[in-house]
Amino acid sequence: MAQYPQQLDDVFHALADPTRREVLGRLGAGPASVSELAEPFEMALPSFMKHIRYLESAGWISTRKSGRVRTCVLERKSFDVVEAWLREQRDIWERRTDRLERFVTTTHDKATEKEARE
Amino acid sequence: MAQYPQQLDDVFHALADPTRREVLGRLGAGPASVSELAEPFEMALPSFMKHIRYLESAGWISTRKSGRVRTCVLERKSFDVVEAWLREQRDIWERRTDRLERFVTTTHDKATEKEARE
DNA sequence: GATTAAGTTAGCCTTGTGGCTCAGTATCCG
DNA sequence: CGGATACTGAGCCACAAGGCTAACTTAATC
Repeated sequence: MAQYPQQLDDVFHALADPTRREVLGRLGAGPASVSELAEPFEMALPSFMKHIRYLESAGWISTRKSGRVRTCVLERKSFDVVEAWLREQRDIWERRTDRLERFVTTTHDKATEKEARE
Repeated sequence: MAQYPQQLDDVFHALADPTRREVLGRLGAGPASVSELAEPFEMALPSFMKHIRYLESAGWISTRKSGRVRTCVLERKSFDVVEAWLREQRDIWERRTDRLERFVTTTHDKATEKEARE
């Protein structure tokens, strides 16, 4: 565990903002230019661009400029990173549940553990 | 979409820090006291406690103090929140792939807006 | 070739985050 | 009772995040 370095920090931090999550939602439906993406938000463009750059540097999207238009595309990779982490956590959890099942008959006076079974 | 308010912000932001992710990993294996959790980290206790409180206020863990020991327990709820969001995004993505399949022959100059009506 | 459109750069400002120390408080142990 | 243990609270600090405006750079369009 914790073998992903900075990457996970960035991937998750990118999700910790409603603007960025909404952008990802829209990009899920297909590529779009920066101003198309920015349109639903009140925000000034430079502010919005920071979100776009953040998403790109976290690996959630890739962008390409042709002419004066920058087009953004969703990258599925990051979804996989998140899912991998989630599965990893769930595995730890399950493994523990198994252990507890085999543990039922044991006396265990220091408490804590028993209460967690609920 | 975007019907979860602040909650998602907090849930994801809580994950955007290696210390907190590692704490969650350890709690996956069962409840633990604050100092047990803090032990692997170099950090001073008050600093560490901020992470604990953050995790708690984001709903990732719950804590209970008995005597002078505060015991922390993982809450599965937040996993579900994350998974729900992930599935939602994946759905958008899939729906789009379907649409694209039915779309191959169409010309598509003014883009995005029209496509959203579909 | 002048205007408009789409970004981009630079710089500022406020708040939040993640760390610290130092000084409590409240058990628990002997 | 007295000391150790396990937090807790207050306050400080540096830096990152997320917003702004104003000015600039490139296309595209007329």
